[in-house]
Order: sequence, then structure tokens, then C-alpha cells
Amino acid sequence: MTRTSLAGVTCSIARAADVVGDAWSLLIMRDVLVGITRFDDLATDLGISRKILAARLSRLVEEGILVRERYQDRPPREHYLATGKGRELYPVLLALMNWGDRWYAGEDGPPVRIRHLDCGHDTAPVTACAHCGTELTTDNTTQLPGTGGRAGPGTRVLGPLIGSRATQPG
Amino acid sequence: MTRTSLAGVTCSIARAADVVGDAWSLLIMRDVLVGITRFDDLATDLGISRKILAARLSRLVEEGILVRERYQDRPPREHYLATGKGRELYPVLLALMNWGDRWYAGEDGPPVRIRHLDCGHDTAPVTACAHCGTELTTDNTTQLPGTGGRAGPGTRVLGPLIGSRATQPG
DNA sequence: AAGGTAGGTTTCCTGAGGAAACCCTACCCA
DNA sequence: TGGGTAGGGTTTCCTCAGGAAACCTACCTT
Repeated sequence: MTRTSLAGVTCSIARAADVVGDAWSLLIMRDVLVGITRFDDLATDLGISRKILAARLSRLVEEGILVRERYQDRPPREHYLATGKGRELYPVLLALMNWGDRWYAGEDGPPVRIRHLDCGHDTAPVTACAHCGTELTTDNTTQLPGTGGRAGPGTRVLGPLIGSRATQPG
Repeated sequence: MTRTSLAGVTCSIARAADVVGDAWSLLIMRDVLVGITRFDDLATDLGISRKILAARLSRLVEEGILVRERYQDRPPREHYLATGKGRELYPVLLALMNWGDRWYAGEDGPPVRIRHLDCGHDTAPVTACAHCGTELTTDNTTQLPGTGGRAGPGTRVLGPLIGSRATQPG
């Protein structure tokens, strides 16, 4: 979370970043989607301060990304589940994981494999064009003003993507 | 950036989140990839504190995500360009933008359109299986331990993804 | 009655984030 | 030769978010 709120900015990345653009929220979503849904389990798994965990969870609930649900009455026990909006963060997490795998995995390779149940293979995520199915990259895409545009910070839209230097994954 | 460093954790999302898991770094990368590469331009466009901008830029340079480059000698002027590692964050940004578009775009629709130059259409990113090309979702994927696994915080790997509740994009 | 577990809340401290002013070099120009 | 401006930061000062650890409240078990 930034101190400078980005909620009013006309940029979907800024608006998304305002809500889930902090490391703990991303890791909480990862855990919840993977089945770690209880307060104590999250605290233990992440090593996060319990105060911050409580704050993040209530923000995520406020935003409709998680719901707090009682799963047992005696004794009363609650856990946190992802809503549809929360599950739609999966591509963000996959993209981050893939990037982390490529640039930070050690000698031994990545710590986790993703298996695609539909085709049965261990796989990696590819960001593809909804239209033609081929990969989207900085080189083959450009940004154009949309219908919801208006001037303001973080709103500048320029021509074809530029500005790169070669490097290889280590 | 978290105070609790996540760099040592065996989880690619955690390691990625440690580096770019903060709103400003994500927005800086967005700007740089779109052609806003100079200090003052970034400061103005983002409305970020100049101190924080300087800190983020040097972290991103340290991590090999950006390079600082002189683009003019008289007078000496520098700017920041994305490396290959930096450009590979594009899928993360696209995923975030897409999520922001779906859940935070107003009546008028999203502020920016992505045009895929290869097929010529305005498009949206789809997170697809590198193997079979169909979409990856929480429902059709599962996580398995990888070769680089070892015990520690944020490393738990469970069975098929569970824990969801229905909602529709607003 | 003592101890354990789940799910937080409170307290206190440190340091990251923000605003605004300041600095330095290098032009540009009269 | 002095003044103005632009780029690219750095410094100062303040506030508030993040972290550690203790505490609290039900409820259950032995």
C-alpha cells in the first residue's frame, strides 16, 4: 500500500497496484488460492506480523477480493476464501512466479511446478493475445488511449514501446 | 519493499515480490516500458516523492532490471532503460492492468487499449499454458514441489486449488 | 483447574515514505 | 560576467506504517 493513494488515478495498473501492489497482499493471495486460509496458518506460513496480516485481510475483504467465512460453529472458526475477483488475480501471481523462476531460481531449478490438469503437463504461463493466441511482448504491442481516458498522473500514453537493453537470465 | 526481507524465501512469488512487489516499482516499470525514462519525467508523471523515486531506481538498477544510461553528453543527461529482465516484467504488468480494467474501470471503459501489432487487434492478455495454449486458471492447475524445493516460510505446497466464492465483475 | 488452540488486538519502537527545500553542473543568453 | 533555466538528484524534517512480542477472549480437552 502506498501512502499516496493511487485509487483516483486513471491507470488500471495504478488502481490494481493500490490494492494488491504490496508484497504481503500478493503472498496472502498466493496462500489463500493454494488452500492456506486460516489466520494462524497464514501468519505461520508467511512469517508476517499478525497486526499486518489482520490489516491486509480486512483490506482484501473490503475490496471484495476475499470473504471471511465461518467454517465451524463450535468453537466458532473463520477462514478466508477468494472471491471471483480474488481468483482472477491468479494470472498476476503466475506471471510473478514465472518471472521469479526465470531470474531467481538457483541451480536446483524452481521450487514449485505448475501442472495444467487439462493437458497433463508441467507448464509455464504464456501471456497470449486473446485474439490470435500468440504471445504478447513489449515489442509487438502498443498502447492507445482508451474510452475511459482523462489527463492526470500516470496517464501518459506514448507510441510503440521503446527503451531496452539486452540481458540473459542468470 | 517489505521490511521483512523475502529474498531468502524459497518461493518465486516471494522473491519476485521482494523486488517489484511494491506499487511504485510496478508503476516505474510501466512508465519506463512505455517510454518515460528520465528522472524528472518519472517524478512528474507518477507524482512520487523524488527521494523515493531515486531509491527505487537505484534498487531496480542494482537488480539488473533497469540500466542508467547517458543519452547525451553536452550537457550530460541520463535516463533509465529496461533490461531483458525488466522487459520480462511486461506479463506481470499486463496481468495487473487487465485485472484493474475488469474490476476498476468506470462506465467509460478502461483508460488504455493494448494493440497487438502482429494481428492488428485491440486485445486483452490471456494467461495460457505454454504446452497446449489453453487458459490457465485456479481450477485447471495444481502446484507440485519442484526441484529447487526446501522447507521454509512461504513454501507450503498443497493439493488442487480450493477456496472460492462466486462474484461478478462490477 | 490447567493447558491448548484459534483468531485476533494492543503496545511500543524503528525506519520507510512524503513534502519541500536545497544543491550542483552545464548550458543559454544578454 | 551575471542571471536564468533544466536535469538529476540529495537533504531535512515529520508522520505514520511495519514488526516483535505480549496480551485477550472464547471454547475445548484432560
